[in-house]
Amino acid sequence: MDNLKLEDIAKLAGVSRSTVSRVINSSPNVDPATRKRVEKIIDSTGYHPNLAARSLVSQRTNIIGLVIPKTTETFFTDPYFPQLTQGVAFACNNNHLTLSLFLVGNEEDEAEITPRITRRGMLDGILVQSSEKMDKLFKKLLSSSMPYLALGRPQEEEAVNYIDVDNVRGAKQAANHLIGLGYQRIGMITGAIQSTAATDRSEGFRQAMSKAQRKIEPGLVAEGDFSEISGYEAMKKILSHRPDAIFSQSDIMAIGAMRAVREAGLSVPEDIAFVGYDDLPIASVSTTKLTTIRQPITHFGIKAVEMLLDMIENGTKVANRMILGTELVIRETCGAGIRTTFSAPKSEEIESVPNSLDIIGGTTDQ
Amino acid sequence: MDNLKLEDIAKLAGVSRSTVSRVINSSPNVDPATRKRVEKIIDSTGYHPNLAARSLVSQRTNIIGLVIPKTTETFFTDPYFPQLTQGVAFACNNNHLTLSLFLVGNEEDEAEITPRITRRGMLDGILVQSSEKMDKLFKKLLSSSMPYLALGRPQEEEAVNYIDVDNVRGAKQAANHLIGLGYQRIGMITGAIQSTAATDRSEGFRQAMSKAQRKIEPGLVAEGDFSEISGYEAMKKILSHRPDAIFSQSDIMAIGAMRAVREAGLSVPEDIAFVGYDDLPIASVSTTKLTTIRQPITHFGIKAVEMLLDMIENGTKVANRMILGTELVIRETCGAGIRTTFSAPKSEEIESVPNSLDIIGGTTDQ
DNA sequence: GTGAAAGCGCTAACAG
DNA sequence: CTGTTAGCGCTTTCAC
Repeated sequence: MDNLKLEDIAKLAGVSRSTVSRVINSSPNVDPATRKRVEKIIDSTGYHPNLAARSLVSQRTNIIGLVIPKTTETFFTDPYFPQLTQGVAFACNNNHLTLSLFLVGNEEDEAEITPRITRRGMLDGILVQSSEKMDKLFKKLLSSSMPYLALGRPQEEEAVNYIDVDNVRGAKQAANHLIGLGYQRIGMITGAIQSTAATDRSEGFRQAMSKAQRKIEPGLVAEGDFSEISGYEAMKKILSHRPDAIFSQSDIMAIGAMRAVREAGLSVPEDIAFVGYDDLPIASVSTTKLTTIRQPITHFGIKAVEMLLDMIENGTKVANRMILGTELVIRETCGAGIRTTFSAPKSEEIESVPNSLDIIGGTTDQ
Repeated sequence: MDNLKLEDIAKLAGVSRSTVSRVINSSPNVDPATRKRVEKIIDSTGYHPNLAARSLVSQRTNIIGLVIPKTTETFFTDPYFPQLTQGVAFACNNNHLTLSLFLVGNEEDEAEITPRITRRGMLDGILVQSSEKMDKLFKKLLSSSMPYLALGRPQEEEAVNYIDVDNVRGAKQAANHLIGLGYQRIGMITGAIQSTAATDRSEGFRQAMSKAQRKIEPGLVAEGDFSEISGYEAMKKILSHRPDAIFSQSDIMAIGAMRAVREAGLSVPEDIAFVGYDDLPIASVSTTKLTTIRQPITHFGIKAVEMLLDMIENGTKVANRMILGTELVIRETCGAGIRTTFSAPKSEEIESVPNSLDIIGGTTDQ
């Protein structure tokens, strides 16, 4: 018994369709007695309005899309995206929204998916993970009336609303921590340089080093792509230049890099110290606990949904951006506990901005 | 310019709505010349049919739901679900389907989501990850006309279509491998015993041991919940009973368990050998490469979508089940390379059934 | 406070 | 091969 329509309920309750509709949409202009009677029938029949019909007239589906370019196989290799997805899904649940997930792996996927996404009558708005691969989609979106929000600063900023984490500042926190601990040969493993996250983190690292009057030795910097294996390989290149500390732009790469260090017969943090980036769950349970920059990933997803919802409901047209803060989480790999030159904070101690600080319209300097 | 309707295109092309509709739905009964003309206008205007309207009349949305109970925070801690999600998403792309993701974390989520899911006009069908937590949803689904498929054998099998991996057999492969290598004190770390995957794997382990005339010492078996930390803790309990080999029901737990082993000053596989389960990407890059049972997770997602699609399109009513095979992947942690009692296969060698073997209607015995 | 009527944008008989 | 017509199931003026 589940193909009831509004009309059936109306008949059963002895009222008109309109009244039932009013009850369902909790319009105030309904006699309490009538309302009760109708509600009882709705309950007992298990009636639910047909969403397609409702969407057609209301021009709202209450579905939002999340588009993630899963270049190579990184969607499940790097826990970042699952965590982001979870944050977004959580926020959707809390806002009576349904989440549609679009994993686009290649050009064909993008071509297949783009029209489905921008088509009306399907999505109320879209969250798109920034990526150099999503150019076409962004362009298409820009010329459509579909509300959308970029996750992470996009390559081309103009007229695109976005939400991001303060990557420059996060990298500064990492570098400053290592500098403060007295390390002399600090290296860096970067993410894929096409990504703005990687360029911003590199920029922050450079700024911190230069402010501390430190030169960056080219041999101490190597490029990865955020994956474990790329961290491993990058570290192998750097190793011969004798670093005493490494800032890795992702935890996963740090894990790969530490694997290379151990294979070379060296140890962490005694021979080489590490600071990662992300604070993924794995960071706190790995053999040597990772000092890292915590990103509020889940919170990021929640804020993103709220921001998009605001755009959908209020038709916001101005270019908005929201930048979330980061925290330094001190554990073991940075060697803070064993460096005498440093007044070591306790393990698991957290430095810096509160977890949920939102900086709208710009970043603050550390 | 993107709120065009069918009628606008019709006017522009000098034909009726129906003709435009026929062109869009590639009906054969259209004059080639007319078709070309209409297509050109559609292209140049960038028109796309409104999906809500189409769904309302066709009773199809081309959206399927994927429901995952993300008890605790396991969605992003255990890479299993991301990988499954990716497989499902991939299959959706290939079938012109949109995927809606429902992460249900608690009772409120379930209450919130259930009516949205079973409502008509939203989803064509549903994939539900089996879990003891999903009882209510399954019940609701059973009494609705919504096509759905359980991912993994559900607690209550009656009248529920499901797809699963051959857990009993996979566990047998693991146990037999350890037995064949000559280990004498073989232990097991189980997943959460409420899950059918865990009970099936335990069953397979027991069968293999008993067939080999081996007793299972109670102290050598401990319960985990598929998480890293639970593997770590389970191993600590088992350690005092001096096992020489462990079958861990998930790779992630094996990683936690090996951490406990190393902390105790022992080494893998010299002191304690390991066989995991899942063959997650992390298994092949961890410090000591994990021998494990490979599940065709991505393939599983693809098959699930195909099966659901079949149910949707052909209204299949009979109880169908599909059971996918597993493979033993031999790497380093089982000690095959260092045991002289065993004619060791080469590293990375794979034993057993082909990757994509589908067994419909039952399982074969090893 | 309630009902009648119009219409959201599309598909699908049914004529012609 | 093409146009006309009748809905799909709901929300929403507009009267009463």
